[in-house]
Amino acid sequence: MDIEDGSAKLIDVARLANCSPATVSRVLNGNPNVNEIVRDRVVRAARELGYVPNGSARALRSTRTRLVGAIIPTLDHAIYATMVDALQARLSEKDVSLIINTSGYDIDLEYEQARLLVERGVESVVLVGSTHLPATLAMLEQKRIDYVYTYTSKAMESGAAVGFDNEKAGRTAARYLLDLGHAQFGMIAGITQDNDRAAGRRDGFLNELERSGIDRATVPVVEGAYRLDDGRRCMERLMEEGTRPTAVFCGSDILAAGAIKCCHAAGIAVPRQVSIVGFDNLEIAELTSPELTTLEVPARDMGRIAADYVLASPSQRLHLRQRELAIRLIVRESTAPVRR
Amino acid sequence: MDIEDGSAKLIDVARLANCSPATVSRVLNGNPNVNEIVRDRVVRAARELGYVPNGSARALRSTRTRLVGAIIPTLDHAIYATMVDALQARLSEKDVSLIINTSGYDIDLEYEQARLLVERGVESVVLVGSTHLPATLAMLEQKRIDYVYTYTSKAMESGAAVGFDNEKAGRTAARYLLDLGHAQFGMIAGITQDNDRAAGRRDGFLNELERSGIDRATVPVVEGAYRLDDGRRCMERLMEEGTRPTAVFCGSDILAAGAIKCCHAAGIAVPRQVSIVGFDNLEIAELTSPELTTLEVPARDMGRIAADYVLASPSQRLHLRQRELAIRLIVRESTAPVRR
DNA sequence: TTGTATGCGTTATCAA
DNA sequence: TTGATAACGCATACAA
Repeated sequence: MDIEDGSAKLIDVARLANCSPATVSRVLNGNPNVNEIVRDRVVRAARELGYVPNGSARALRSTRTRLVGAIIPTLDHAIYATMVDALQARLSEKDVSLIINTSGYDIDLEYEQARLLVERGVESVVLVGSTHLPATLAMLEQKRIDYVYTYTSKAMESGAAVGFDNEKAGRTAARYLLDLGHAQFGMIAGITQDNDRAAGRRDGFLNELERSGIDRATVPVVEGAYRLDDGRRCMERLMEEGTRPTAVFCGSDILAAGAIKCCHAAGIAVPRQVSIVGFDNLEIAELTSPELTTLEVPARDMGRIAADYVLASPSQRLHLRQRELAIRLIVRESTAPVRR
Repeated sequence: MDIEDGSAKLIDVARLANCSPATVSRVLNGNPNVNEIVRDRVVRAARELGYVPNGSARALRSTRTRLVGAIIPTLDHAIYATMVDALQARLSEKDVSLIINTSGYDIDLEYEQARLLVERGVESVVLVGSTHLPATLAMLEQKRIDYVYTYTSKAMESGAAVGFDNEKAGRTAARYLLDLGHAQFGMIAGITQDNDRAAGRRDGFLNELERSGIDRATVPVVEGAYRLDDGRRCMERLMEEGTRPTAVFCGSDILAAGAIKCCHAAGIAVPRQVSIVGFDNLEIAELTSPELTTLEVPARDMGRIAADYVLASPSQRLHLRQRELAIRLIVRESTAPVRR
């Protein structure tokens, strides 16, 4: 293997293989109409030169970048990191690269990140949730860039969605706690501002309670960022209520873990005095004491299926535009029937 | 704003602004030698057309892609996801995009991912650890692509490193436990095959014990993947030893959390019967009962500093080639002096 | 089955 | 300060 000063180009491979650039290009792109012997010479020459195609030139000429973008709130939360892990793994099986950007739950920043992705020529964009600036979607549509919502199952006019129904998930939590006999509820939600998923779970929870005759105005809802100490603080506030809730639904396992810590510190028994339901089914759900009852979010599945969507041909995509995944209730130790 | 069928190109902006493409290019690239009035016309025209530059063409012509690659073992472990989060945040401040690939701790797969990154034209690559195929590094060097090791402070002949000394970290854990009076040790290490960091921590731990007169052959070391259940299983094996260890160092907080779960199940009191030290200081270290004594890995700092390195000019980089960050011991509740 | 010629959209070089 | 022109590396249409 020669040590090249710069880098071998396609034409250098052609020269060494004693054929034309077009033939090299054909071999590189798997075009079957190439003589076996010539193909072999080309492959050998490319290897000898350590030839690596120039993706920019390729993209410019073919208008196919084999680049996909993803904009997620943060990688610092396992629920997103795991989705991205699965997404990337699937894409790279097909030699598609993933550019990943974080928005910090800020839809204005998300717009800026989207612009950068458009400039990079991504062929599709994976987004989280369905709350986005109209300008963001308009830009993607103008550039004919497909996008997929994740963590939600609401597909809009354009775009696709692979995820779950947050409202339904909230209702599931409420129904489970109602069935345990609880009558005093509280909720620790994520920040619902510009966050349709957090808002959906809250609304579903309150809707289901209301269907059972509980006035939603009597259910205290506090919001916190997805951090342990916010969960703790929120639980403290809930426990200051005149009539303490006996059942608390948390919008995330992190918040729930914080809530449990609060109870430990305050000497409140879980689940004897208060039942706590989390959301996500992160690894930490097995680490709290008591272990956490929670709703399982299929993060890995979403990543894989979103990848399959963007890898699909435009005609196949029509059938894949909306995919609702099931949310499972995982019952562990943090919930119990209400005490009489 | 017009609704474009395809997408406006630089020449369209030039036409609308009534100037040459060259001038538009100058404005877009912040070249100061442009008349104020013309500049304004160009900016206005670009906005009106919803113009977004074609990154591929730009890259092809200028040989600057503003793309950085990262290859990490997995995003499914907070210690890496957090580093990448910080890395990406810093890069995007400078309009540099990050392509992220996972290798699953497989250095052959890492090579394939590196090849893909080279093809995409990344200007730098962020790697984890210092164990890589020679072919991987050779390829990067041949293509004049800078690379940075993270999670290690060992810089090689070429390349840079921002991280910490794993061997020293292992010794720190040993020293702490020795000072608590322990004499029977065990270790639950990560898989050390092709993993210099896991091996380094193990070696440091054993080295320090040996310096205190403990024969390393008498210290049981079991290896597990970074998963809760592996931690549990490894701890079970350690507890089957003839003379049970009174102090166990785990190569990761995940393993340590699993070990604590094992102790709960087996009725072994932590830290009264066995002290456990973790590694990473993940959020979960505060969720175990007892809370975990551990060594803090500066994941966020590594990401930020690695970003600063790849963003630096070649001349600046010389001063930044090696950066060792401190590892702090965080004492919580899972360790105690040995019982007499 | 192979080769020749052209152009993708941009920036760099040069001249004006 | 501005414009004309060429070239980046490759894939494709077309010719042979």
